Amino acid sequence: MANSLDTIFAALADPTRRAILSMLLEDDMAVTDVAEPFEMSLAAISKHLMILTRAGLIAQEKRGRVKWCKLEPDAMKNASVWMQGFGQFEPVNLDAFERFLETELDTAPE
Amino acid sequence: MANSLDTIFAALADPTRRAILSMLLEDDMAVTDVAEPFEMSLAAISKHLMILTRAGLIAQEKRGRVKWCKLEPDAMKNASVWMQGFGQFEPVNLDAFERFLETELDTAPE
DNA sequence: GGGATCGTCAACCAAATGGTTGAATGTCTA
DNA sequence: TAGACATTCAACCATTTGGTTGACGATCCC
Repeated sequence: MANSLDTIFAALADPTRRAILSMLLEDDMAVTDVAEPFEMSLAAISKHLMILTRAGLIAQEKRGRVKWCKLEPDAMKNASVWMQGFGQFEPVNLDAFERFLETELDTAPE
Repeated sequence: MANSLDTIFAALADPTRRAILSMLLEDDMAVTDVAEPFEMSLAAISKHLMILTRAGLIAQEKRGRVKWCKLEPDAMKNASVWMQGFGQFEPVNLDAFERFLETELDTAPE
């Protein structure tokens, strides 16, 4: 199944893929543009995007020769709900989120 | 770092480990008792528990010859907060989850 | 002390993961 | 039509992962 916890958590376990998701939070992007900040091949990024797609975390739509990547945030809901079962983590603590987003982006390639 | 998103999400990506966490939601357990319902060796479960421990999701304490495993739900907070940044998941609005919370979780962890 | 129990360690294995490179496919544009 | 561009495919490689088995160090109890 596309949105199984297995595939979602596995997809989220990689820092490159989490960085990609954060980038897509800003705007939809073409594959080449997603790959630009990373120091790895386009093929590697293409694979990461496939994993994110199979997990349902993003959707890809081809327009002409450009394939656009777009966040599918709802796919995280299953995983989020599962985790909520272990404690009531405050929903949307923006300060904390921004701190983590920054540390995540710091570890992403410069 | 113990609570890095890498190690937490990777730990959560395995169904055996998620099942272990759910079991520990009920009560603290000895390693042998954790292993009992699974059709794999004790050594395999021991490895899973080590991965959960390194992720900070559980704590293990040895008393005599018995090693007790105990849930550390706070470790999930980082991951939960990170995910919240991608959408306002409101699990308390989900009826099924509310029922789950009422029956399984009387108190919210700090 | 000696045997049962609890749990880990060490060595091993198959499969999955994350990366590479080079060729291939499809599409836009001069 | 010929390139140039966007993306994936295929083959390959090293490392990690998830499992096994058997030996081992503690610990409890008779």
